[in-house]
Amino acid sequence: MSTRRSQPSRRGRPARSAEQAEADRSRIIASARALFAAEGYAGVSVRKIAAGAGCSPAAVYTVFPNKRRILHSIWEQVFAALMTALERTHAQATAPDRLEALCLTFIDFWLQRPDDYRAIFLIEDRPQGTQDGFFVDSSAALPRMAILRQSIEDAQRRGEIRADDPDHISNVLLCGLQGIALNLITIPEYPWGDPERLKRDTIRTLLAGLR
Amino acid sequence: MSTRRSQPSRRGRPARSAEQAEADRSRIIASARALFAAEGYAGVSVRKIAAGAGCSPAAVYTVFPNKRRILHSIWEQVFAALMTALERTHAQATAPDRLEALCLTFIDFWLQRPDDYRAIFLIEDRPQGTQDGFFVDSSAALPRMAILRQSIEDAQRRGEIRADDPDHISNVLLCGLQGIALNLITIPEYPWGDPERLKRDTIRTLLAGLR
DNA sequence: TGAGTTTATTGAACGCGTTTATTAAAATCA
DNA sequence: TGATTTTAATAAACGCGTTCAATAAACTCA
Repeated sequence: MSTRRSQPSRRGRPARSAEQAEADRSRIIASARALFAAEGYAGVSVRKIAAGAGCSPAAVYTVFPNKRRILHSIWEQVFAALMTALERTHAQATAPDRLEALCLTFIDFWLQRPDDYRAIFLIEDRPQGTQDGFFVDSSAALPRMAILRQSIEDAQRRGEIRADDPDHISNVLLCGLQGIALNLITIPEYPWGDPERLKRDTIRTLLAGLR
Repeated sequence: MSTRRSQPSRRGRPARSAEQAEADRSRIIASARALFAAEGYAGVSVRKIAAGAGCSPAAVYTVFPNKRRILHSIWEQVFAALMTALERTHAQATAPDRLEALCLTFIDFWLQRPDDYRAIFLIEDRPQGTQDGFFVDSSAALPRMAILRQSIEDAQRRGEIRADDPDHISNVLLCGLQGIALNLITIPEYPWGDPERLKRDTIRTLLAGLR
């Protein structure tokens, strides 16, 4: 059941097996997840994660290239939770208000998880190359916003919004939604007024503009 | 010309005069500004700033509570540059397209300064209290978006957008604009399509929705 | 078996932001 | 003057993320 080729016959010490590597990886993630839940993202050091996983700090860096990548693998779960929230709204809301309800769910999801929002979107580190992007290795991320897309196509069939490329409409909408979340979470001192009103009006403005 | 009270007559060593403190402050800011311009925000350490200002790292912390606050005092200049850019657009653009032109200027300003955008908006640190907000001690920040407000009122008089509270309209617009900048700068891997199209369409969607 | 080769593992180090205990300086008072 | 008091100034330390040289381990070949 080894992943190595039939007759390796290579000279030196064999590389870690895929199973071994996977076991190390999941022990580190398990340690990190428990610590993040208990002490928040910023309060957790790689040394603590390593101690929790029963290995040296340097060993962590044989599995992940940096601390942020450990977070990446946990973010996938957050995105999965977002999908679940959107699915529930999609199932509960009725036809003409469904798209607006999905937008509200999207924003509220992040407003209720400002820590996650900051940890996911608010990163000063520049991505050092294409290989370190958000979604390159993340299967549960924004790209698969199937429900949003589906509701957009629904609304288009009903003539509620214009018959443009649904992906593009989705992008325009995501920009507006992200803007609300970003502003309310990162600039709470600014006089945004009632958050509920800002949310509602921005969403309605976006949807009205998409007619 | 001392700032101390008439007959101090206090016992121990006198506190630093206001002039002294101001001189220290501006030497540190000058050092930081030169280093940031040369090596970027992340590449500059407090130790380097202190060396450039001719003082010890600990001395920096007698003037600023942390590294970020040094950045804050430099951000004011960035916001001033944004105001200048908006003013130029306001002067050059003609009436019906003026608001759209201002929105484009706003977004392009940040897209052309992703480092500044990240340094200003993308911060993982939670504000520890109301005293450490973005705008509490910043006089040149978003609140004084007088030009945007003025163009909104203009557009309202022309009947181009609805007669709602201009401040609220401004906030809705800022959310949309921030969303575009955030998405394009921090999630470049996502298939946003042509940035120019996303910019133009999101702005037009927002403005159309505000009619 | 032991020599040779390749990979795994990590102790020790680096520079970082920040804190603090200690020392130096500058004033008054007797 | 020196003792006392108050503040300034910083050397040294802490824990951090990360790197790397050195060592240990695991294999093949003669």
